[in-house]
Amino acid sequence: MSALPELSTTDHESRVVDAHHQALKLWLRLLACTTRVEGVIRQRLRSEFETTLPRFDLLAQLEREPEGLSMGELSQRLMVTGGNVTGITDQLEGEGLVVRAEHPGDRRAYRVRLTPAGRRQFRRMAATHEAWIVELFDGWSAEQKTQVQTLLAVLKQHLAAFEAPGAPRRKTPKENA
Amino acid sequence: MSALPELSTTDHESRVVDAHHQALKLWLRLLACTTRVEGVIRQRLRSEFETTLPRFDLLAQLEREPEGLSMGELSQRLMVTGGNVTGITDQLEGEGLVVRAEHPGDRRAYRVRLTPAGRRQFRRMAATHEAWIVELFDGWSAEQKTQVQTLLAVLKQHLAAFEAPGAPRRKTPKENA
DNA sequence: TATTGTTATACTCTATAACTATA
DNA sequence: TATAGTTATAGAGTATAACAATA
Repeated sequence: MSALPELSTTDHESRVVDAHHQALKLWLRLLACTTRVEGVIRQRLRSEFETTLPRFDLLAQLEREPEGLSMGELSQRLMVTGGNVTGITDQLEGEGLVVRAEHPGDRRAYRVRLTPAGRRQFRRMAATHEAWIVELFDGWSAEQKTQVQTLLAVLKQHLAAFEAPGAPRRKTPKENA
Repeated sequence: MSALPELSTTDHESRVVDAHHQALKLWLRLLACTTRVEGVIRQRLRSEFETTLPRFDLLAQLEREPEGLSMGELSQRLMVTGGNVTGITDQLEGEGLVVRAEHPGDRRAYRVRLTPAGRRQFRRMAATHEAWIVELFDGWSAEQKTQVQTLLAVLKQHLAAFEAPGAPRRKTPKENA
């Protein structure tokens, strides 16, 4: 807080402790806000659309790719392992929202795509979802949102150095040796 | 972005759409940062201390209350339902980190407290945990942290109006009627 | 009758590893 | 031998509801 030069070891230490507490309190507040927003979204997705966040996220990925995505690509983008993608895709396919189309040139793989019904359904959900987000972040002015967006970009950059925890990176042959 | 007055309905609408996208993008970035941090913490708690976030959080609540807390109070503070608190407390008690002491004046309830071993163990974990947080948020300067802290306070206030999703609030008798 | 805490059950989300069918 | 995807299994983490003991 102060710009005074260090006067003693004790001052230095107390400043370090303060800096630690600053980071910790910041994290706790950040976590509280995020989980609150996430909880509201989960709850509403369930009660209004009988769906879940991972299912919504999978549809969102497909909506941006008219050509479809392979299971592996979905796994990477959703940051979850392959088995999970299989399960979610099974559900969505059972409801007629997505299809596993054949992959040109690789008969092991699919191109998972939205069906027309899936696209309609997703667009309806996405519009509502966006309105919820607007409502939840209405506590900030446009300027404040821009400010946070910029600050988060900096943090995201910093965090990229840390191993992604849920990352589904498969072991390379060399690592297996 | 511009301060010009509205010129047409189309301009107004495009501005609304932009505002929506601004909120959505902000949320996605916020979520990405938070889940990344949380993932790193979970992973490290497991590999370094063989524990989990809910267990850590329960100990953290007790550390601040030398008198101990009842199961119901823990349930409220951790924002989870009673059954979960029972399970976590069972584990921690089995490891000798907490005890269920009797509650003066209410033989249905307990006062869950840290044991001396639990306190030692928690303090060791908490110090390391704090260092991790400092490391993860090192992408921001002290000034930026302060800025975010202030902004989050505003948001938290706004979010308080929304029903807490995981809240364990029991139904009142009237609601059961 | 209401409340504290426990038990039993179930569901979502996730990871790991063995498996199959192609490549 | 390597890769795409599936299956089976396990384990967090959570909620709900029926229950026992006490208030």
